[in-house]
Amino acid sequence: MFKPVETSVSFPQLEEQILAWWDANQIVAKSLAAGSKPFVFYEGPPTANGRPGLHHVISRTFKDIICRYRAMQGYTIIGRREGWDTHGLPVEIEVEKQLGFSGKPDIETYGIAEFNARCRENVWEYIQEWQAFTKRIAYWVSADGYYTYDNKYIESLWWIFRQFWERDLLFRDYKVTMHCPRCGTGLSDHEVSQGARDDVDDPSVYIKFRVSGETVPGVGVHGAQLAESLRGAHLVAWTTTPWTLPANVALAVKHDATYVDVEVGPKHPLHRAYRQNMTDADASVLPNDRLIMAESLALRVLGEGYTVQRTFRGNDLVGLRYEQLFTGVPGPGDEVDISVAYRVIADEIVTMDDGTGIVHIAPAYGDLEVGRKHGLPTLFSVDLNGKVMPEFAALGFAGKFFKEADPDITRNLKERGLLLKSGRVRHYYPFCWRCGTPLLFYAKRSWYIRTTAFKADLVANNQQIHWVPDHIRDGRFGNWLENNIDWAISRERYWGTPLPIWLSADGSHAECIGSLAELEQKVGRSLQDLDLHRPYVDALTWEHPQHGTMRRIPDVADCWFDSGSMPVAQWHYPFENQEIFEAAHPADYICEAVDQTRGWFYTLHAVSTLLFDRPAFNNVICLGHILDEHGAKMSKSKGNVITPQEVIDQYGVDALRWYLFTAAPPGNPRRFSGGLVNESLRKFMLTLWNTYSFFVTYANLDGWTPRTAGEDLALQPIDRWALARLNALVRDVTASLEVYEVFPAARAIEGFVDELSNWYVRRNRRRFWKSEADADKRAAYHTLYTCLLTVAKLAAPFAPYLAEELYRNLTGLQIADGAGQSAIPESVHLASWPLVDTALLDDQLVADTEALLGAVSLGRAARKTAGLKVRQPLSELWVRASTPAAAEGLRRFEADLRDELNVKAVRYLEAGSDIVEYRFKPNLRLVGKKYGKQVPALAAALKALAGAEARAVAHALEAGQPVRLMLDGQALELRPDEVLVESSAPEGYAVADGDGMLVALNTSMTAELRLEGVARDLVRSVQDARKQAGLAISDHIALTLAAGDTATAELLAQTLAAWGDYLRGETLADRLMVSAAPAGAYVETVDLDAGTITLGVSRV
RNA sequence: GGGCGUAUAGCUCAGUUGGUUAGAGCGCGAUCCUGAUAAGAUCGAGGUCGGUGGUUCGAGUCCACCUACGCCCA
Repeated sequence: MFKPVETSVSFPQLEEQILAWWDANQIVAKSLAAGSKPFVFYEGPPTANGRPGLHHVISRTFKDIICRYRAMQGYTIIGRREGWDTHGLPVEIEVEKQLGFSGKPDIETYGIAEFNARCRENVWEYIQEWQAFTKRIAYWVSADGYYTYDNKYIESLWWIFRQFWERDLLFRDYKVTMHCPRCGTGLSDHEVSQGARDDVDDPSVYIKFRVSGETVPGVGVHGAQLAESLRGAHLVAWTTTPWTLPANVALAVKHDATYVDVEVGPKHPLHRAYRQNMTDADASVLPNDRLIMAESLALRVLGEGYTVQRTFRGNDLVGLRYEQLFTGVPGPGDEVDISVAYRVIADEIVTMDDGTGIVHIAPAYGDLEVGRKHGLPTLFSVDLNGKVMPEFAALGFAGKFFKEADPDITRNLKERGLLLKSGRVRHYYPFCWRCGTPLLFYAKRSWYIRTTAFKADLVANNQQIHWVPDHIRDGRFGNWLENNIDWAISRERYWGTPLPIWLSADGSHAECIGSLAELEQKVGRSLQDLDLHRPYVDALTWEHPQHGTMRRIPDVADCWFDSGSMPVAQWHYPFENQEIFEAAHPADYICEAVDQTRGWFYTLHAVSTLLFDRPAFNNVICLGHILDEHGAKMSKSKGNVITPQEVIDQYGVDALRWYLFTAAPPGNPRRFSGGLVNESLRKFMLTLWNTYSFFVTYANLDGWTPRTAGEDLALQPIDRWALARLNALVRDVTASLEVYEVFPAARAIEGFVDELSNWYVRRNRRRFWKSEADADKRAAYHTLYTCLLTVAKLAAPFAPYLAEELYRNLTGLQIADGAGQSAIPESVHLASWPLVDTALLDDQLVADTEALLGAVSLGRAARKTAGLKVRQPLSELWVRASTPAAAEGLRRFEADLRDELNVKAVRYLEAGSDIVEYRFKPNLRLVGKKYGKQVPALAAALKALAGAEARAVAHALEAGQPVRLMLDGQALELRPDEVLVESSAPEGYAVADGDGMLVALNTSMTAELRLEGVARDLVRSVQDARKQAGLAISDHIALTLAAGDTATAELLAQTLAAWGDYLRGETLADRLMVSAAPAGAYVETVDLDAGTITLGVSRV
């Protein structure tokens, strides 16, 4: 016997029980150990210093489902293990908050050793919660995980750095960072956004750069002539940061914008005369000023009163030289080529939104990328403390804080006649979130990985990756690779992988250490007890014979490098596990959210391409983000965060998982609410559960046992349909999962379960009820059992708990049998993925049933319009199917159609019958391409067919013959499949149509039909009364009936005469009398269409 | 500012290479069916398929521009 199944079920409770059973029987360990062929998975490591959220449920269930699917197919999943991202700024910030720190100086004072120790602890703050969560959502991974702070992990990273070093892929260059001059530290983007304000009052100055009349080499004759003609004119640029002007090295224009050379006369308020307080008389003899700026901005800058001398495009100005305003200072140790500076360049950064269309470029303070692109030198004027450098002492503003130097610089330019105009502006500017000091954009020395040298390989390897959704490959990810910039790898922080680079005191010699052994050799002692973190590695130095003391550079690695290197470092390759590393690269599958395109997806791809010239992963599901039910981001500050726990407690993990798989394609952003999970639960899980419960209830009553080997089955067409549909489902679900399309797979299962419950079970209830245990009944049981067990296996990767419960109970009989049944695994997750039984596939049968379901649906609609309930039998139903094939299908299931719609006969509308009119339409999908512009005329010609001619055409089409039409004097021949036939409703019938099908019910009523209708009404009422009286299904009864009036009494008498036996049989009424109810009977008075009748029911 | 994505019924979402009357579920209302079901069926609210233009015999679908939102980058 099966374990009895209640229809009411608490899934959260059920799941806890199964979880306990998994634990007790080590099912997870058995599953992880099983399999014979490798499938490689990479776990993208989360940082466990916060609570797991819903987005973690999504990524983990999508990781889990593919791993489970592959495991059921007999694969061993390599890399199905926890992984933890332990380094990085988020951890440091968290600890700084706990300690009440306000920046790097506090950390230094506190001590790096102690600080890092706290970071190490902080990572594990929520680890228990994470592990409990992982277990509860049934994300099956080995707890034998990898940790990025592990010495072995770091050693592998060092090995990678060393590989890059040897290939000259590591280099030092400037990088612009947001720098707080008071705290003396760089700030992360996150910190910058915390302190930025958009209403900052700053100077707004328009500066004149005098054209020298020369050009840089390589500019053509035309350019040289232009330069000569512009000699003495001024290029006008706009800035809100005058302090950056001494670091200016170029002016940028927009290549395709129009620029003008304008003149303003001495009376113009912006003429230099008015800037220098000259008298009118003196001024009036001065020549006009010539100014260059974008045409579209000239009026806004100058106001009225200027004359345009000539216009040219931005490109024409490129290469023009101008006179420098100040002399910038090269960075320490830098050799700069000043001859390439002070010229006009064209760059995309220039916009026509504000300013003059000419942008002042100071690479050191923000325009580094532009500078690099155009080969410009980087010059400084302000140091890291925010003070103007001593080199500017002669100008009087050396040592001033950079913001306070603004007025001095502006005044200096004004005195030199180089200030066009000045004012104030309110705009966006970042401040230090801790101390409120204005931040500097500052080019600092950083270490880079030369990824740009591999751009072509990065792009080519990306083409090998199967992305879901596919637009990511050439869209977001592809574009990112196309615009690749070198990877700035160093961070001036504490809790991270120390960069293994040691530099001599004079800066002229550097070494990269690739292993612990090598470091031991350098320092001449064992380092087995060394923690490979700051400050311990910083203390290790050695003497170089030529270059003196070698010290480690203070930087740590970008923590994205840690996680991007996990394919190598998780195995401590190449120091250990060479074999497993080789087998586990590249990954067959990874999955994370879309924000990882520039994060983990990229760093994995970059490290793998640079090291091995192959992708790191072959398939990737890229998830969209989860939003609240109003489409807003979930965030603590908005208070709209839904925790996984509350959802799981209420609905269970499977319902949540099922929702996530079926709600939307995984790449789409999704709105979330508990109600949606409840919908999944009711729609899918309860439907499946109730079907399962139905099966178990009746199988137990009958003492049914599964089919024995060799037993012949008396399968009915509907059984064959269910099995065909089931095998098509196996085929489709497998095909979808093979290409990592989880959403259609889950939807397909849902669709099948719906039809299994609402068609197969509903249609076959009587076969399960009937008392004789014959072959027909066994066929029904076999069919339903097979469907349920197979669905349990198909659903196992999606809803692991529910599937387990079904599987365990449904296979319990065989497992309990013991001997000879050991082939049946104890858990669905150790079972094999179902294979398609092609012998059972029958697409025609499935299509026929679809046609039948369509006809039933239309029939109900027709009844509805006529106001005739299904319980009332009708004489006939006319059907016109969309195609002759569909008509054939309907004929096969005519009995079901009659029964479902309660009609005595089904007739088919054919061309020969003249009770309807025919209409024709072109089958556009076929005809459109063929006839193009003639389509409207063609449609009109078909529409014009009527009467006998139309009937003849319909007849021809039915016989498979082509239709000939005259169109604009041309003869056309349309094949039967190129014409769609519709028929009008026959007169006097209740009609419904759709999808090319038409049904018409004959609504005329006969006395006989009426009596049968009354009989069925009575049966229904008595059954209801039995239920109300609390009788068991098998109880026999004595039934009394009493009519409320004479007309009803007459009708009742006639009904009983014709249908008495039917009534007795259906209701198990051993005695049936027309009389008042005896004492003690359950009595109910019902209003039927026939009239009022009082029922008396009592058990016998 | 740039890239990518999303926008379809009150809500959550489907919509295959452009094709005939744009679908499903939920919610609401009505009717019906039911001795597995917490279920199911039918109908209803008449969807400006975000907007504007274009290509086409034909556009929710392709193209351009715009708007809103999300992510990433600057």
